[in-house]
Amino acid sequence: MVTTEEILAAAQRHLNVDPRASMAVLASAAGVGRATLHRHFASRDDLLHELGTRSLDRWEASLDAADPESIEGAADSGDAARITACLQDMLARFLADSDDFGFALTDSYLTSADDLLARSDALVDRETHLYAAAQRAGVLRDDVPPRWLGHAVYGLLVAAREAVRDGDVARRDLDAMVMSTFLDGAGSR
Amino acid sequence: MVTTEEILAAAQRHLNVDPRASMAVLASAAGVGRATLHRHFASRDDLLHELGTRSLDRWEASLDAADPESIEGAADSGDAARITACLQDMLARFLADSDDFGFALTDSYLTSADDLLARSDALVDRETHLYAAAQRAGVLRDDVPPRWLGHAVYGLLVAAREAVRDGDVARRDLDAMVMSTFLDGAGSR
DNA sequence: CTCTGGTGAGACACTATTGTCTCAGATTGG
DNA sequence: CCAATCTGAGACAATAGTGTCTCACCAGAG
Repeated sequence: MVTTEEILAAAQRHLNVDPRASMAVLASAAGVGRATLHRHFASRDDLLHELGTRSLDRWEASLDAADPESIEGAADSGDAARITACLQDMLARFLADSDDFGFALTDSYLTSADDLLARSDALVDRETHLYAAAQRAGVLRDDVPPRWLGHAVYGLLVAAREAVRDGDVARRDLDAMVMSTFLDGAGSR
Repeated sequence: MVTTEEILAAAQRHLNVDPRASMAVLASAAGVGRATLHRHFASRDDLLHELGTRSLDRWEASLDAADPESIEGAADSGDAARITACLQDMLARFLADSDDFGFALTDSYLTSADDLLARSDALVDRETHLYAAAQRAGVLRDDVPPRWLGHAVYGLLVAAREAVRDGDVARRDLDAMVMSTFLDGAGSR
């Protein structure tokens, strides 16, 4: 008996390779008949909605782990090292998340469901507050809007995903490389 | 009479909003009947292939404009300022390109045609050589593979596109912001 | 005016996908 | 063994998109 979780895992894995996979493909990827897949998820939207929810869960958990309150606190106390470590940790989590839900980065099914979109917007806001706090603490440059920093992180996640997929960067080097590119840029110093 | 160029321009504009627009939608976007669109482009693949070719043309032209020979020369002479200016110019061109062909950044129709893919690979190689030269000249950090720098630039282009679309960054500020984020990163110094 | 070329509208066949349904077979627990 | 349950296969209708074709129509050239 194949559980719903196993089906979700298989779908997740397969959508990372082919984001437009049909229900028939996802069913056989899960080693299950198409009818059975429909017994677990009435429609393709249902399946995608569940995966979208879980990817947002992961994102939210990563933001929680970044412990924004401690960032706010550290922003006042000016504990730059702590905030930097916090950012590093968050980025590493984001990278781990995109290992599993990378297809959600570029595919646009998130924008199809209003509730997911609203939740996503709320998370963007939270993340933006975090960057703004890091700016106030002097850890991130404050001559750019905090939202731009969010976009930059997102772009680097997309870049990281492709770099690993193309075999240009080893997964084990990724965290440090992305973090250092984000903080220090690509220029030599 | 609507010319092929006008149809391509309309399709380009519209695909930037909805990358999966159907032939019927693209036809009416061009103010033309579906049959007429098929008279210009026998199939949807034909249309996308033409747009893909043109986006690669733009990319190639931007690489040409970056004048890699002068970079190679400057790499030997160690003229860092010249190389930096060259990178700045190239990045500005890339950003202008993605104004027009941004949908080609994330949509995966490029990978459907072997010839476009091969050409794209060749351009990636050229660009990588350029980053490698900039590394040798001491302009870009050399503790990361040059291909990672290419991915990072790509990611920043995606980020820039979204940032402008979301209204988080004004288009006129974009070039400087992307360049400075790429070279100096997001950390304060 | 008339002819010609190109055009839009629409019909048509074809394909792919989705979601529903039925049914026969397998599995499992009693 | 038997019954309840779940499953895969496949049929089915519905939808959406593609590519082809016909045909009436219109504007511009002669």
